[in-house]
Amino acid sequence: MATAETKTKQPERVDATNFLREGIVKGRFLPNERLIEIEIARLIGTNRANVRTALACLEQEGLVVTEPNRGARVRLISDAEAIEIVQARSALELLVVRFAAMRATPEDRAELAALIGEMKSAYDSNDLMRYSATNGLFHKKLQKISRHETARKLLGTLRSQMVRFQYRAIFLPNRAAKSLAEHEAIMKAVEAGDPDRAERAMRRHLIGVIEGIEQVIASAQAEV
Amino acid sequence: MATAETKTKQPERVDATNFLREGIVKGRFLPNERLIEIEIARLIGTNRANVRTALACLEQEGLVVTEPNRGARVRLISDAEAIEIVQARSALELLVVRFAAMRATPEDRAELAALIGEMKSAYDSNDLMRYSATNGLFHKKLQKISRHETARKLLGTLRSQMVRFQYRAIFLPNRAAKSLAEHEAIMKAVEAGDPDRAERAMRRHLIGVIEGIEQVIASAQAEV
DNA sequence: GTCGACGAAATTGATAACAAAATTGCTTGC
DNA sequence: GCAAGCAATTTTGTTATCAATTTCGTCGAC
Repeated sequence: MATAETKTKQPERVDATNFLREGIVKGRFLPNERLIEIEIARLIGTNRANVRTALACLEQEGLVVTEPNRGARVRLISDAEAIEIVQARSALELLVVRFAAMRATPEDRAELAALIGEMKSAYDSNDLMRYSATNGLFHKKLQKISRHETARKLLGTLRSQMVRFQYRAIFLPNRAAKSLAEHEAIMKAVEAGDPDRAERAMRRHLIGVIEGIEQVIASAQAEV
Repeated sequence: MATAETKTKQPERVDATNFLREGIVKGRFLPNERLIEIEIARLIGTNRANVRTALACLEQEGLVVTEPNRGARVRLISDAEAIEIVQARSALELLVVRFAAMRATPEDRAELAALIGEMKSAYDSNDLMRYSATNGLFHKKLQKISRHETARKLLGTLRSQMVRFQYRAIFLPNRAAKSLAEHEAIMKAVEAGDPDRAERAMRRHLIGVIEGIEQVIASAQAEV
């Protein structure tokens, strides 16, 4: 009951926000695409007012930009900004992993280990998309284990801005193998309940992540 | 021109959000106070729709809570949550101070030194409210110097949630003196352009801040 | 006197209509 | 053929209205 909250039908406003956020994150709405209120309202089956507030919320989240009298567009995250986001994410992930190490229960540890197992299996069968997805779940799981709501919320909004870069790093040569080892080290440290070691392991992992993103950006620029 | 943006009259929606945010932060609206849409609309001189979207934005910022069919209230930040917020803030401040040390220009350094001077003068004349205000400016200045927009934005929303605790720690015995020394150390490290040293200095400072907040919370609980 | 049911008032949620601004396309003049 | 200006369309911004829900007060039963 602590977190459940007997499901009183959510207002459509919330639905509209989630619909749009998901649409942007999943790529249904492309960067710079105009988001016309009435179109989206019809798409969701709600009214303009709700779409309007949803767009205002998403603007604050950094997913859309609006100009007065000119409506909203999907915001394009620049390369420089992507780096900033990873840096901010890193700062918070370090915090989170410390708490995860301190607060993990036996069940938490088991679930974390299971996720590592799944990552390994995805890696072994060379299914890098599945690896990337499970990777995301691993980090999410860490956030949950940390029981640090504030950090979790901030990381959530940061992550949704990163989709454009998220999964591509994993295709870099050798990255997946390194990533797997890094995650294992994090898992071991959390299992040992050692915050300092967990932070060190996470720090090593994040260095790898940043390098990966930088390479993705560099190669994308080379393409053009 | 990079950041200026020829001031096209802001939509009332934005005004409403700022008005409410400021009202909550400055204490015009108290924790748990109901925020009735039409009242606020009349107060600002706008319509309900704008207030509605403003409230939705502020909910995402964590400043208000809304229940379906029951409107919005000013959110009361619990003690436990206050600690979380300081922790998250800390993680980001450490990031920021590193970048500040790396990116500070001579002018930046001068402005930082001037702020330290003002803090010292406020301390000497025992004007702790002014000290606290300048303290806030110092941290804001660091964020600006860091030129790390992402971290800056996140810190902005975290700070607005902390007002209830912000200034009270400074009245603890000895805290002001320690705080001043800590800030000077940070300033010196930034002036030296040494990110590691700056981070260490900031870390020491933040430990002091967290202890201060914890004491404020403890003594507030003792009061009741 | 207390508790619950009922009803009125207040407030939120949803929809429609209107006004203002921007965009588009067309016409006209050169 | 091209550009400037004008008109039509599209889209946003604002306001009004109505329905649904909650809240509050009153009345009555026990």
